Amino acid sequence: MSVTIKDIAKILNVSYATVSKALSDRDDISEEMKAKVRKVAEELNYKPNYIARGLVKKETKTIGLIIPDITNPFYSEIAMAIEETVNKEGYSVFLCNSNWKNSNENDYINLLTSKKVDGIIIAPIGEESLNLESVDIPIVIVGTKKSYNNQNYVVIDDEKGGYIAVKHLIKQNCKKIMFVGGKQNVQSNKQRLEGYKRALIESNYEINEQYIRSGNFKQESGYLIMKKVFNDGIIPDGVFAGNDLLALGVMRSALDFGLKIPDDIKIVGFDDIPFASLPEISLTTILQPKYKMGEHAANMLLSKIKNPEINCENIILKPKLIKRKTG
Amino acid sequence: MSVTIKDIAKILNVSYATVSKALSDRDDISEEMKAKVRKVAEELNYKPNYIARGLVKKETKTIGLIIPDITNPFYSEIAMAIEETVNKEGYSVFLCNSNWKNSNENDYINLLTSKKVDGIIIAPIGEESLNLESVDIPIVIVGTKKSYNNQNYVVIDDEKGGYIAVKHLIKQNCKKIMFVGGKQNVQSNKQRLEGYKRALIESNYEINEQYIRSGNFKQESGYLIMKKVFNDGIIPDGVFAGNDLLALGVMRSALDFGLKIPDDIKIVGFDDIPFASLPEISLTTILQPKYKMGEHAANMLLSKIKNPEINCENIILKPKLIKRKTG
DNA sequence: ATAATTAACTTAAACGTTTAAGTAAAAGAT
DNA sequence: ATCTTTTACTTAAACGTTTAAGTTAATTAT
Repeated sequence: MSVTIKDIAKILNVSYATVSKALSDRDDISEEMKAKVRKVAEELNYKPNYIARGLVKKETKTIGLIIPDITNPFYSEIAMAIEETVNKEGYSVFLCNSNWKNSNENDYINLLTSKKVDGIIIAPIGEESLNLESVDIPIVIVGTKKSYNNQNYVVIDDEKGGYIAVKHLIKQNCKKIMFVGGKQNVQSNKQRLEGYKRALIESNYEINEQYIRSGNFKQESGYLIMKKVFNDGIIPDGVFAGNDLLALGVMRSALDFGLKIPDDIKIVGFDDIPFASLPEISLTTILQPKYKMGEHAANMLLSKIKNPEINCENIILKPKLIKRKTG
Repeated sequence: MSVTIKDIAKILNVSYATVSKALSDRDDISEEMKAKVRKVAEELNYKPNYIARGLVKKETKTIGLIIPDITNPFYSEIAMAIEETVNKEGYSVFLCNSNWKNSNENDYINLLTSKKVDGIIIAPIGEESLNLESVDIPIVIVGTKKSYNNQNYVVIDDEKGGYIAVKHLIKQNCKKIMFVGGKQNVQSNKQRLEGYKRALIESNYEINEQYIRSGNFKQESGYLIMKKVFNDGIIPDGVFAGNDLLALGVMRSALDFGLKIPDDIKIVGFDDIPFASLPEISLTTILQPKYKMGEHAANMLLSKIKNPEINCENIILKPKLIKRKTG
């Protein structure tokens, strides 16, 4: 079908070892021979078969990226950073959407090991049942510092982020502060909730379980949660949302209910996705350096691939409050 | 290193052909043998090597996806649709960001052919120099109907979308209607501009080259273009933006300049990305059925992979005006 | 002039599968 | 009782590379 090293060898009447070595510029091949080989390769439009190469070299120059949802700006920016970073070193990335389902995460891990990727970066949804024990390829976790089989991770300090957010609301004189989170079992979500609680306790606020709600990390979820809250007759004056998407939903719901932001209710999100900075939104939020996170994760993985023996330091990036108009 | 079919064969004292066939449930292997093989495979935690399989079967169950920017909600939703659709059939997808650079597109195409993908879906940035002639794997183009070597495509009718958008502005009584586009050489952008012109001509408006601007498809670009426009003393009462990101930039610039939307200036975008529907944004726009486009493209590619001989019909989806508050 | 070295190849095995073709024993047909 | 068919395997080649080890001829050293 497609042209191989053997075709080139046949034309030049040399062994295919010669062709292989000529193409990879080894120094036991004469310059004339290299020139001849390159010329024929060019003429035949030869493209090396990396599958065959992968089989003998036992590396595919490919990594897997497992994320919950590429449609979420937080993950798409991380994905972008990872792809750009590893591509510079000649690696490709398999995009895998777990769709917030742990079973998909495990399925993808099996698939990726069968496809012989050189490493995996995963942003776990956070369930216990993520199984990394039997995986013998380098792995980097991004977005949660929950320990999965002692793998290295790149995160921001979620607890501190939650703490900063809620401290800010308290300083703005909010009295009834809600937490509208994503999936309960997601580690980063738990950590943000911990920060929420610590801030409240530190300021002698009461922890009211009525004020702690969870859904998933989508806009619609924030909208529905708050709709229900308002219908239940609860009207908070401050909301710390588990991410910006949720915060947007919360905003929409609050506006629908007739509340003024930030006069009646202040809202702080988490992530700082691109749209948060739009003047029409102007969402006060906790910045995650998403691109940096992806870059760090990618570089960490590459280093693990190249030097499996040396072990890396985990990376914990600092969250930062971005004050805008919603709180 | 990792356990192979040979390890299983050695333990059971059978040939590795037997093991291979037992695992793929072929009918010339007895049920007892299959059971034994499966048991040992399980015990050893055997994972098939798809690289080796790929070499002999000449299929990798992998496709490549080349898009300009995964961070752009338009592309991330298409990517999501594609990944989900092909994953159901056991295919994985290589994510490739061309970053709006044609040279990257061509580099990725070479890389993907070397990685022996079974097919490629590409959302071309639209330059002539995209070279698909020598590629002998199935290809589907998404997002532009510009003909690249007669490959099949999935698009929406961009010209009609532009036409509808501008007709709408005219009906809203706009007199000075601008077009703020993305990269000039991008085919879909050109088409939208064509629609803009047709609508104007049809209504006896003059085509003013001063009113036609282009940048790239990012928010910042729309912002900067309009800033310059306002500084030049041009104050349009209607803007058709080449995509929603640009429209958002235009909005921001107009607000900065002190204009009221939609009273002083009406704005229509293109794409209908998720954020366009936020009440705070409420952008009037032309809907592209992004998920559907991705799904169609994926299914078309799968069908081409399975039946290379039968040729598909191109798919042209209809654009639709979504009227919101900006115009 | 001969031995040692170097340059430029070739040979052949390996990577982990799949599969067409072959084989021997058991089962069924006449 | 013999021939045919079926069952359940095994053999061996193939997929397209890479690479360690081997070979031969040319070059350099003594």
